[in-house]
Amino acid sequence: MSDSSKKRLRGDALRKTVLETTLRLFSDNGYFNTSIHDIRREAGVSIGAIYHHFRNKEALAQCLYDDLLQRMSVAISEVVEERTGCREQCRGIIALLFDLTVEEPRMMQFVLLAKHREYLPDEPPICSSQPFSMMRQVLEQGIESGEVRTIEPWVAATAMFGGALRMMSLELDGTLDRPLPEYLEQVLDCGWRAVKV
Amino acid sequence: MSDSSKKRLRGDALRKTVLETTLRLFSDNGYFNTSIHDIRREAGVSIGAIYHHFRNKEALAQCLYDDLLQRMSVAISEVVEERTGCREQCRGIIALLFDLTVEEPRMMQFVLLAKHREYLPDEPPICSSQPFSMMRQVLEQGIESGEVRTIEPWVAATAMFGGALRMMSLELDGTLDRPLPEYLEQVLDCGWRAVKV
DNA sequence: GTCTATAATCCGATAGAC
DNA sequence: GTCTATCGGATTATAGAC
Repeated sequence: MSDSSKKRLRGDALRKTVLETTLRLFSDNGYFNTSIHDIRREAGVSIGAIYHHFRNKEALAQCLYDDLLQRMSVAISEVVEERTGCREQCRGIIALLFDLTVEEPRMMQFVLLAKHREYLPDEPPICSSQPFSMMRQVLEQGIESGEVRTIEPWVAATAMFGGALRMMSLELDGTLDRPLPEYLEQVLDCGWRAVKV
Repeated sequence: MSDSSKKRLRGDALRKTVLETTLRLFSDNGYFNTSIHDIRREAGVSIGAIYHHFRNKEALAQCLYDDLLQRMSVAISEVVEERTGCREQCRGIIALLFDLTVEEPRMMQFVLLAKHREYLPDEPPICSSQPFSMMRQVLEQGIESGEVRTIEPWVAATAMFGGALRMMSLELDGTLDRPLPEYLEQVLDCGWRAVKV
């Protein structure tokens, strides 16, 4: 990222580099352990350039958060729309989450595990964000269609995806000894047994 | 807590008050949004008294964390030891966790949901702490005794408790409309279906 | 053991040149 | 649009009186 060989960045390219560097630093070290000067140094740009593109540090975090949440929303809704049946939709979502956790761990760390409300005071809890809302809807439709037992939607959603989310945390903590996607079938099977009729 | 009517605290009582105030502030506002001056003001003591009892801010957080983790460990091991059978032990653990979430939300917020590694760099991930280790052991014994299917212990533990932990997060975020303990039977039932033979 | 006052440092944000 | 230099303020931690 901070290759000294790169020529000076400008405009949108600079803005993109700043966002990528910020994700890396926020994800690895946390929001409060990352100063604007750290971002400046790692991104190879100036303080002034950062403040030209982002009102302040909080706005930078907000922008990053919105971007990533939007990307996750799109990815999940694609997976849901191209499949039919609650079980297959759940499988697609968990497979996507597991793949993203391996391929873009920092994105998952920042979006799913960070405590945003500590530095984005007006942000609603992550459970009310669109990705989580879609997961819940999948379960609700499963209940309507008779694939899933008639239980509280919140309970159904947490039972189906709670284990998968914990496994993602374990992967990001470096606790698992095998690659996360290898656990997919077992995790999905457990979740489905929990909610199926 | 910061009753102006209270007489001046000294020694262990002061130390205890500082820890209680710190838990409240760290839990409500986060470690980095809480200054030593905030603690001083809210606890009704002086900066000097705080630094007399704790080497620095990080040591204060470490002390609080160790205390609470120890309390949780004791509570969980008591529940496990006074019950027999994997299912009953799991029920006891989840019931305890749900009760604690309602009665001591700040403790649960700080112990289970905070990102300690951002300010306690040498702390291992929460999943390797004693409470989580005991939960895993309960599932492993269930596999040995034939009550639980033969699956990866990590998968079994996350399947059994992952939903409960997500429900606790929802409660702490104020998302649930009914008291958390009312969901106990449904959550336990889902977890058990996920792992039983 | 507790207090007040202050030192030393760091950070977010701004000003103004180019 | 990007840069450098710097300001004002907040924070952690210490010094030294009581």
